Amino acid sequence: MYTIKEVAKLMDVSEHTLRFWAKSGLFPNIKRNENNIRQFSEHDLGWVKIVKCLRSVGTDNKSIKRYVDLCLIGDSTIPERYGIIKATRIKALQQMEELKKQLELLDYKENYYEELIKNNEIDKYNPVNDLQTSAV
Amino acid sequence: MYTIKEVAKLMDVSEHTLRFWAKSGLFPNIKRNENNIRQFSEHDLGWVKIVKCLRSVGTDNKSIKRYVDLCLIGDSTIPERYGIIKATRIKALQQMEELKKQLELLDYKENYYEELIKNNEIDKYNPVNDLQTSAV
DNA sequence: TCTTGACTGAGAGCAACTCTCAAGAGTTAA
DNA sequence: TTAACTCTTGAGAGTTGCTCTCAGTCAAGA
Repeated sequence: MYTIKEVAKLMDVSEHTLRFWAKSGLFPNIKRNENNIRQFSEHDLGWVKIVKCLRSVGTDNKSIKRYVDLCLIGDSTIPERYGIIKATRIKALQQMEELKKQLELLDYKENYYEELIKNNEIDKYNPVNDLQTSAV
Repeated sequence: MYTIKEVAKLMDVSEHTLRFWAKSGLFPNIKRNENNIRQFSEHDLGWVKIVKCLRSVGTDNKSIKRYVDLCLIGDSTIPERYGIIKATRIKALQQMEELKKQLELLDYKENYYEELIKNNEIDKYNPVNDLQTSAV
């Protein structure tokens, strides 16, 4: 059993966010102890994991709630759940492509600045510069 | 020269968002025609591209504004700009790793549901089921 | 006993959109 | 030439998903 603080640390999600998710019904039936303190089980960590996964791909909380509710209904909802996961996976792949593209731009910019800085350093310390020529 | 609508289409960013970014000072000096209509140049598209890039990696608008302002100041800010881009690239690489991890979970779930559905289909159409045995 | 350190829910605050709307200008159709 | 239609504009309201603050409860330790 884990407290909300431990779960926050383990799953790298803030306590605030966990409470917000809990309040939004994204974790079904988290147990409380006699002092009303949430006690996350290993099984509950699985819920945190899937919610975090769906969120990180941009699924909105309402859709996550829908998925969770489907899970609770039972086997009859397997086809719909399968569809959700499949669509989410495709979305994740698209995000991967997009991220690759953005990384290319960042690589380009980084190289560009490196060149600028390198040339500037050469200018600074090269005595040729003292001659004030316009040579390249 | 492009209208905001054309830029929205070209860069896959909503007109609303482009106006919001413009109002936030994320594009320097967009020209207007005699009717006060924004006219994005090819050069302006470059700004849209880098702003979109930084946003997509989760940079907040204030930091993007800072980067843009540094660019406008001139060469003296190259080291700081270089640092920003380098840090952003590292952040993007981390996001890539995170996304890969989440994709693994989605792959696992998708396979899991596929198995469930396949078995269910077999159950449905396999006459053995008519015997109502408890055999695996 | 007093303090320290969780944990709680309620609710305010915030970032970044997202949407609605009225106003104004150009374009086309009757 | 007047009406209808389209596009753009800024202002501002609304939404989502946190994020933070705060007052209150409880248990354990000095």
